[in-house]
Amino acid sequence: MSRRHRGLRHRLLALYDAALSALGPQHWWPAQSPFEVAVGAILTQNTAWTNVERAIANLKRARLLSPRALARTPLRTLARHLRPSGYFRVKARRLKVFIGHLARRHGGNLERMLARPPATVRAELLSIPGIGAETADSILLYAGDHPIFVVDAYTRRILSRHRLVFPRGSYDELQRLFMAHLPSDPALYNEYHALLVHVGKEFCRSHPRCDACPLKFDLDGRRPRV
DNA sequence: GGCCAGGACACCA
DNA sequence: TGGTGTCATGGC
Repeated sequence: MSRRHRGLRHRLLALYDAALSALGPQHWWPAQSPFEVAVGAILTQNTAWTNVERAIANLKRARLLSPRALARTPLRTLARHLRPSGYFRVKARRLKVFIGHLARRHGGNLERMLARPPATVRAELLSIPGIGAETADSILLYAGDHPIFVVDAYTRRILSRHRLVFPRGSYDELQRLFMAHLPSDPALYNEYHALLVHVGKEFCRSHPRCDACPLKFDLDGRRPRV
């Protein structure tokens, strides 16, 4: 293992430890089943989670939160329930495409779909229109418990401010940074991503509260560039 | 009233 | 490969 490799691992773990000790475990994903995770992953695309919660509550109230129920629900009806989550027409289509794929290829059983090597599942998820890298990886990690790191806008913002990646680093580059330097551990990836989202939401938004950010310094005493 | 949110995709150069 | 527009609601 090279000096550079050990250095990056140390800094990544230092950020993780700082966030965890300041914020505590995040208990992600906030859902009651793997299928609910997958639905939430699609609905939260570029959308505040509070809005997704309303849409999921609508689906539950209407007893639509299952592959079979969603399959027999007209697109317009589904879209109406999804309205609070924004992009509701797009997301209704994407959910329909997803459960259609699930029904045809896996008998409507998400667990069966996920119970294969993660690289296989990932390629299949990415082949479904409306499921990009972050959505696929969220499903793999939080619904399938696979050791796949989820990268999002907060991950890029925080990591580039800490000079661990270039601001324009690709999704795959950021993901490789974590997966090549950290143990292949679903529990660690789960908590790490959730903590980055918490830090991003609370300390990196339009009125940054960088002075209060638990990652203001990592364990090496390095300061982020804001 | 403007900006932003736990993206994906089509289109273009 | 990289930049831009589109999709839309709700909180601050």
